[in-house]
Order: sequence, then C-alpha cells, then structure tokens
Amino acid sequence: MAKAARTRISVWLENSGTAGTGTGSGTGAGSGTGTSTGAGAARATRTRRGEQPSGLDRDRITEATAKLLDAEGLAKFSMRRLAGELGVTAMSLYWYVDTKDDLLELALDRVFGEFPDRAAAGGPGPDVGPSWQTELRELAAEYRALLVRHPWVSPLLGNFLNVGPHALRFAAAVQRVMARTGLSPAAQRGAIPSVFQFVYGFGTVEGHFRQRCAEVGMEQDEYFRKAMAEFTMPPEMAETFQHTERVMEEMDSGETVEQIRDRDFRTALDLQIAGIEALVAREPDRG
Amino acid sequence: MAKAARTRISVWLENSGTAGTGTGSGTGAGSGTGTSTGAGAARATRTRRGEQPSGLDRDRITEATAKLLDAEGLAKFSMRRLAGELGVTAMSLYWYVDTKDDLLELALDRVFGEFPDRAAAGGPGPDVGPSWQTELRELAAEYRALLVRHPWVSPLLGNFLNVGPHALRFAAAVQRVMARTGLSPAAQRGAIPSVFQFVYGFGTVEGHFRQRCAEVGMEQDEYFRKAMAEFTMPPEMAETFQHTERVMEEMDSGETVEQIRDRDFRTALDLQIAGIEALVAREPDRG
DNA sequence: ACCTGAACACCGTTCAAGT
DNA sequence: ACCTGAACACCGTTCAAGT
Repeated sequence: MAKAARTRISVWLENSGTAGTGTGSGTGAGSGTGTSTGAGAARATRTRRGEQPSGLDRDRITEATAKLLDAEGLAKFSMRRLAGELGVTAMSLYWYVDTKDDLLELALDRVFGEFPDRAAAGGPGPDVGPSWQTELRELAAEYRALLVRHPWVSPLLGNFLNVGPHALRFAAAVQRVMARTGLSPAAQRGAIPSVFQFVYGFGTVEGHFRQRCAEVGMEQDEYFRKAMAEFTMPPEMAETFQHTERVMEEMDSGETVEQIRDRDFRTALDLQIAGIEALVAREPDRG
Repeated sequence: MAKAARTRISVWLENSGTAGTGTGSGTGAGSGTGTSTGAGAARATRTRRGEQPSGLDRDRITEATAKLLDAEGLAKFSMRRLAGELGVTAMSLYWYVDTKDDLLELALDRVFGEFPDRAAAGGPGPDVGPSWQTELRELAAEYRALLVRHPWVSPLLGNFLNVGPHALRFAAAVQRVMARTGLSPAAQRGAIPSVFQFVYGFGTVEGHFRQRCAEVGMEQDEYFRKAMAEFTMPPEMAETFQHTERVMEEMDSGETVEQIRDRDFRTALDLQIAGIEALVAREPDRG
C-alpha cells in the first residue's frame, strides 16, 4: 500500500525497489557507471554529437546548483529558480535528474571535490611526512573551512548518506590518518566520530552564524553584541554563564569573535589529540 | 530596501527591527515575560475567563506540534496539517504564533524540558556526589537519547539559536560539569563543543538512520546490510575501508548495529574524558 | 478576542505534447 | 533526444470579514 517501496536514499546507490520494471523514461541515471569521478557526465557523453539546444548537461546543472546555493542559501533554492538561472524551464531539469534531492546530493558531493587530493596510502613510508597529529589537524581545518564556505552543506549532510566519490575520498583520508595513530581498529571507529562530528558541529554553527550576519549585513562582532543585548538572561542563571560573560570581556579587550572561535577550535583539537594519545598509551601494545 | 530589517532570529529574543511601530494585531507575544519556564502560556493566561471556543492555546499548540513532529517528521509537518490535527483552520494558529519557525522553536525548547532537572550549583559541596567524569557521561547520554528520540530536533538545532528556558537549563548543566574538571575557563570553552558537538553529530546520524528504518519498515541490521549490498564500492578504495568491512564481520559474528554503535559512543567519550584530563595535567596549577 | 475563507505567491513533480 | 505548458496537489502567510 501507499506507493511502491523505495529504499534508495542516495543517487549513488543502485536503484532498488520496483527492481527491473522501472517507472518511466528518464530514470536509471548512472547505474554502475559511478566509479570514476566524472560520473555526472554519464548521460551527456552518451549523446556526444549535435550539442543540446540549450547546452544543458548534468555537470553544468550541478555546477549551477552549487553556485546558486552559495549565493542564496538552501532555503531559497528551488528547481524553478535554478531553471531560471540556466535560461530554461524547470521541467527540463528533470531530464537530467530524477528529483530535487538527487540534485542536491550531486551538488553536495561536488563541493567535497574541493578538498586537496591527498596522496593515497602506500606512498612514502609510514614514518616520513607529517605526523598523524598535524595531518589530523589539517583534515579538521579543511573540513571546517568547507562547512563555513558552503553553509548549505551541513543540513544536507544530515539528510543524505553522502557516499559520492569525492566524499569517499575524504572519508578514506580520515581513515588513513586514524590508522596511523596506533589505536586499535575498534578504537579508531570511536575516534573518527569523536573528532569529525565535533568539527561538523563546530563548522555548522560557525557557517550558520556567518551566513546570518551576511544576510542582515552586519559584522560578526556587531551582530553578536546586538543578539546579546536583545537577550534578557533569566536572572537565576546569570551566574552560571561565565563563558558568555568572559567572551564579552575578551571582545571588550579588542579580540574579535573570529579570534576567540579559532582559539576554541584549536583547544578542542588539542583535547582530542591528547585523548587519542591517552587511549593509545592505555591499550595493550600492538605491533 | 526590501522589507524592514529584522534581526530577530529567535522567539526568545525581544522583537526588534521596526521597533515600536509594530506591523499588525497579533504580534508582540512574550516581550519580556519569558523568564519563567511557562512563558508559552503568556497570551492565554492574559484572558483567563470564558475558555476559547476551540480550547486552543499556545501550550496546547506547542504540544501538538512536538507530537506531530515525532509521528511524521519535520519534512511532512505543515501549519495546515497541524491545524487539521487540532480541528481548526491553519489561520487560527497565527493568532498564537507569528510564524511557523517560531512555533518550531517553541517545540524545540519544549523537548529540552524532558531532561531530568539537575540540581543547581551551590547545592552539596563540590566533592560529594558523582565525579565530573560520570556526570559528563550522563549528560552526553541524555543528549544523545534526546536526539534519537526526536530526530527533528537535530535540523532545528542547526537553524535556530536555541536559547529557550529549557535549553538554557541544559546548557547551564553542561557548563557546571565542565567547571568541575579543573580546566581553565578558556579551555572549558573549547572542551564544551568538543564533547557536545560530537554528541550532536553522533545522535543526529543515529536518529536519522533509525527514522529511515522505521519509514521503510526494516530492522536496522537488515537495512544496513541492504544499503551495503546496493552500494558498489569503487574498487581502488576497497582496501582503505577497513572499518566498514570490520563492522560487517562483527555483525556476522552476532553483534547488532546498535551494540556496535554503543561501543563506539563509549570509546569516543573515553577519548574525550582522557583528553580533558590530559589538558588539565598540562595546564599550570590553578586553585 | 478569537476564528475563518478567499486569495497571493510560491513549491516539487507528472504528463501529454511539441520539435 | 530533448524541451515545454498546463495542471495537480501542495506550501506559508496576509487580509478583510465574520462572531
């Protein structure tokens, strides 16, 4: 009852449910072709001759999507709006993409392609190059920067599986650093979310705050002060919130919101790295 | 240009922008009354006599909102749908609430009220009762449980400031444990997101996954296996993803997805606590 | 004081039709 | 093979009107 079961939750997974029969003309994009990074061009390249009238293809659409999301945010994004940007009707898009969600997933993976392409494992020996500590810091900083640069990424990460080729490349890089810490595989599996879910949350609120400031056209410090002023703290709690008070003091002594945030981020990474080191020391020796 | 500036981003902040003039009849809810936990009842109590025809009030609406969000998720929630549930037209709701977003914020804070009410600071001396370690674990576990119980909370937390009375009570509890660790105030400000943004991210993906399973009517293990089967790993990456492989192995040896997740969560908290302890040991003695 | 109906300006998506 | 127009079933919100 109620529409055929559809378990697929990602463009990157094989189509399932109603297997085989298919439901229409425009489906089946990228089944099995997705191993190379240029997966998005699948349908377009299949007909490489005679250029589409409007010059549309999956890649151009995905690119325009990311650009529009950067410019106006997730809330204002719509298929009609995007189509307008591309000089085409909304329905043309559905030739290249099954649903709006699929398109968002494509855009999501696209920006993960902005990560510098780290050397794969098995390159130089395990004891040359940067320590796992500094490489972990780098990865965290890059992830944070991505989330701040593209505030729309964060809500999408919450909704989709994110197993596109670029996201996988990043996940692999994460797993490789963790493997170098000396933690047991089981402990690595706890350490990964410990570090990168933290970064996710941190980058999310940071990006969101910056976006908000941009929308109202205020500086971050200005906006922070204003929000504090408007907010009437319940008096019985006032004493508990030492941190907020302290931030205000630090701002008064000339430090910016951004500087304070950077310092907090660094502290948190110090904490995480120290935590990993402690767990390693605690574990029975292994190889 | 383009609509009067409106900086307010939370029901809990004083109305601002267009200050004084106001734009209509039904605005101005809760200006300054919000210090007590029962702030939502403000308008209703003001007219305590003669019971509204439909029995509507802000509290009942907020309650119904949370219930509907639990039942059908954020995506399917709408003012019209909620109104239907309350046996009323959508527009009636706008008498009690300015916008849909305000209502969502009210519901958000409401579920933060589910946290057990922790004793305020200044109760028993600092060295009786549970250690900061076990209290931190408890807070983390409760937060995780909240996010899993109400998967719609997570996306809302990303969008709103969340400075309602109940959320503040929780934040205060967090600050109090951190104050007991021995960290400097500056380090505390890094440690808080380190721990609780991790929990946020962890609880988010867990809650989301469970919701997905419920929607398609599958067990978690079943769904996990299915997703893995549908996913064709890029061959050059297969060797990197040891963890995923290992999870599959552990599932084959009888462990459930849930058990593995619990173990990972515990490991991450071990890591975080060890990290805090290391930072404390590293800092110059204080107090 | 509280509630409604009609209307506005949007959505994502389907479907039959055009070229 | 690619694109469109019209239509369906929705949104949040406003506004004038009812009781």
